[in-house]
Amino acid sequence: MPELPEVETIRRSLLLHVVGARVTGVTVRERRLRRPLQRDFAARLRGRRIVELERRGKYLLFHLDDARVLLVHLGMSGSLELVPPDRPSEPHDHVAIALDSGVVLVFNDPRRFGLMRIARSDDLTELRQVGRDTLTAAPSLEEWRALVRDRRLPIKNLLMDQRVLGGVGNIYASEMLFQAGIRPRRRAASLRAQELARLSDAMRAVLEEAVGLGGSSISDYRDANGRPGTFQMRHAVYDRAGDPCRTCGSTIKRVVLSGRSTFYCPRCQR
DNA sequence: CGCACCCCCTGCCGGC
DNA sequence: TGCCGGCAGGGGGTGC
Repeated sequence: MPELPEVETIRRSLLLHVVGARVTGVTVRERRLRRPLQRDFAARLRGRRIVELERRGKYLLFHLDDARVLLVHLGMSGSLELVPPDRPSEPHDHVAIALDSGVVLVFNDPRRFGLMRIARSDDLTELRQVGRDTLTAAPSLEEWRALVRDRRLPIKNLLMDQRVLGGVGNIYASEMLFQAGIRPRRRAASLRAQELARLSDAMRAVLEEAVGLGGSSISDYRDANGRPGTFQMRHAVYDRAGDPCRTCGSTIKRVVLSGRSTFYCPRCQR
């Protein structure tokens, strides 16, 4: 489900109730996530204070007061929600973390592709695979040239490679490439400096607008307070196959790249 | 080594 | 109406 704008929206909606709060109780209902939840997960969390909430790419890092981090990834269908202590649990509520701020933080994930893990802050192996954050540390034009050099893969695949850039997923890769006027299948190394500059601008513009609108609610994405995002209204190409391009009227096309649906306007993108 | 493919899992939707 | 195939915002492993 969530890409960078959705994860950032969730982070912001959590800050007020989570940072500075102490964990008073942990309920684990399902340990089988992307990797099995640690056996001592609840014990490591109970009694800890959350001192900071950070995002890197699509990962959320709940920094604890014992130099450890609760690392959370939402996968395709994961969500975090703040609920009252007396709310009954719902299907796929796998972990509930009660806080002394008076709310319960619930991790729900039907497909269980998500991840929760507690680790020392110097032992976040998952993050070693995550490149620079696309919103807060976007590459300069010069760095872009280095990133695409000798890379023959489609530019869309490069954008979605979390080792290169943290945070871009399937929706926003298509949207950014539309905004930049570049076809998703273009080989990365074939992009000219001017195109890289356009792409760099488009990435920032798309992500900032999406964060401003609270992300994209394609099916059931909500922030931690249950509010949907509205960026899906602005999608120029994603999930619009067969519809007219809002810029030129051409029919939006769908192709499959590395098994993922990819959308573009054959006239606006070259 | 770089890249494409398959798998993990559940839910939903359209077609028959 | 009900079943079935296909598809879904992610990432990791494998094999070419």
